[in-house]
Amino acid sequence: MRDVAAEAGVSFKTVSRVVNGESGVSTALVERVEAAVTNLGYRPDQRARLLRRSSSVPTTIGFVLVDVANDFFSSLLRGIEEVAMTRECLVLAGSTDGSAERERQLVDALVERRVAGLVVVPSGPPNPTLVSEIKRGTPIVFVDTEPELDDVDLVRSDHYAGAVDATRHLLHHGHTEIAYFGDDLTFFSARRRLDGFRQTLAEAGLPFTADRVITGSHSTDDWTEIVAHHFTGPSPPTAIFTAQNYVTLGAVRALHRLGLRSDVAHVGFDDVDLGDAVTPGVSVVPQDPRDLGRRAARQLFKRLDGDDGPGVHQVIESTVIERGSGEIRPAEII
Amino acid sequence: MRDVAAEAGVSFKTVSRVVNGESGVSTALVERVEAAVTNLGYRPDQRARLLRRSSSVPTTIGFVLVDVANDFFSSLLRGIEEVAMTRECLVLAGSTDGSAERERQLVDALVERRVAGLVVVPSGPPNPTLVSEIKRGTPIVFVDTEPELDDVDLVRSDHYAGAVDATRHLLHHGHTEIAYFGDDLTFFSARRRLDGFRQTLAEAGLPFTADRVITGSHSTDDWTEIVAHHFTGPSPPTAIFTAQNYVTLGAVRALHRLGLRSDVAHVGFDDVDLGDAVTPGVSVVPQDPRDLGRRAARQLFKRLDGDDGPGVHQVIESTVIERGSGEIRPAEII
DNA sequence: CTGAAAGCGCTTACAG
DNA sequence: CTGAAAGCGCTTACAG
Repeated sequence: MRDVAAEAGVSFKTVSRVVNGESGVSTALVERVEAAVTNLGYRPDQRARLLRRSSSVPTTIGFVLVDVANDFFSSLLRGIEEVAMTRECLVLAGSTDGSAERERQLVDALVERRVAGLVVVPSGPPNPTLVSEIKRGTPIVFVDTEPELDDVDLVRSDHYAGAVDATRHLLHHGHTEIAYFGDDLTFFSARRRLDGFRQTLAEAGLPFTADRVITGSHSTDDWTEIVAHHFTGPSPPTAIFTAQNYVTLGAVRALHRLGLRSDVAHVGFDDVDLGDAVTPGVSVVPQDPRDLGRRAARQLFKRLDGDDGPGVHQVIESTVIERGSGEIRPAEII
Repeated sequence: MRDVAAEAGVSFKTVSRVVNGESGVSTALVERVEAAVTNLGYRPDQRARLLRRSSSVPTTIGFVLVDVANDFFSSLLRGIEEVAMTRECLVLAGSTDGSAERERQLVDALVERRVAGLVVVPSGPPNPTLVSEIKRGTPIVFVDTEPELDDVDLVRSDHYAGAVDATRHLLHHGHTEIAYFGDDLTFFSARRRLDGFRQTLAEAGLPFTADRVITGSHSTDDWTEIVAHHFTGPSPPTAIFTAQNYVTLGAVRALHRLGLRSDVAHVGFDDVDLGDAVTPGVSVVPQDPRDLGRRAARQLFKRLDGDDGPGVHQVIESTVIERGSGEIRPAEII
């Protein structure tokens, strides 16, 4: 800014005015300053600017997610970005891999950069820095969880209802031997999906067998092996519910390799690419992560715009899309 | 910081020392300050800190990409993040959707936030702000392009060689009627892939027919329709080369709906989820975007660590993975 | 071992 | 219409 002022032969205050498009500068000076700006490739330092500024227009929001390489989260991010872009705001995102320690570091790093607000997909119980930031008044929107905190903003799919629908779907098609493969139970969403599965079995008067439930945080490749292993053991199930996208991908692969895709009923939570191009198609309870992201960001900006009403909970329902795999009957394999 | 100093009954300089873990503070004071810090939930303002600091350890790097919802870019981002994390550095990323205007805005926004360095997947010719930033000494690593600039760092797949391999693969299986579906030619990668296709046809003495080449920036859904439309027209090709992941997904869907997957040879550029679980499997020239991201980030940090050697070009080779779809012969359909 | 001063690059009042 | 002063939250020299 100093250099620009020197180049244009004005005080640096005048440069500030021009850069901020303030009125009350003679057009002659404006031109000279603008010429100097382009000449020197000057870009105002937003950090310094925000340091003094009181009426802080948000310039950066933070997003704490589990794994940006996972389609679900990258679409969520895109939805947030889409809304943030209309406000000329950038999104500073980071993956936790479900580690509470990493989540803590990430939230700290984001707070230290004074992001205007946060969207958080927690990996476990509420993190201390997050709680103290809420108290301090930083707007935070939670996604895909039900934090043990009062009066917070929240956007999530109805994991429980979706899992109930998926399980009923399999029951209605005559299955009683249903295995559950799902994400690590440190995640709220994973717990709720398993709850839905368990409750639905109970209502149907079916036993809940521990060795028919496999959970953990794994890659698609790992899930491929886990599912394949399950089906090469004794008394394999006639149906499976895969409660997350990586699990679904792994299961489809495993069953495909074993030549069992037409013999085992299968419903997944989350849609997957080419889910409608395999044979049979993969029946799923889809989510619309991009929409979830948009909703979360819109709610966050409402808060940044001054809305201080009570916490808003947005819970999105979803039901099974029939594509073939979920409609296979056990009769067909006996 | 003021409040912490008051709470601990010391000068704010002492707080600064404790927060930065500097030696030469009595343990009594350290304890008092640390207590005040946790009490008040104090987090130092990194922006203010960096303003004065000279020996700037990088805390944030920027990443300009095309679309974070696309698997290729989100994996790239994850690779960058993975390396950045080891340096306690955050990644500020944004999608351009291939718009030069949006790219300009994004680069400006990143520069204004004084990111330590940039990884950029350009959507077209070099952008002015980027060029002036390079001159100013900001380290920049380009991905997936060949910028018209001297002495830059670059990481990319060998788009040309990959496309040649894919096209030869189809030629070797007896095809002469090959259609090309690919991304918009504003992208360097798209142009190189088309070049590879065209050259290989020419070497084989085959004509290059304009209506057998369809390019553009589209969603998977759009590509599904475009490819389906192509195959319902007169004299459809016996083979297709889909030069990007969304195109490949759309083509697999379209052919699946038309019941033509076993009748049309198909090779794609980029791997896709479930590409090995459809029937036949999708033959592809894969890329490893996460690895590209890691390489780009490593090179960027080398520069940030002071390496000022000449620009490094890393070009990664890849060849066809045979899964079935690429090995279909035209004889089989006549 | 601790603190008062000056400065990072800007903006916000306040003068001329 | 333009500028000199004070301050944002911190760090970097320099004193005590």
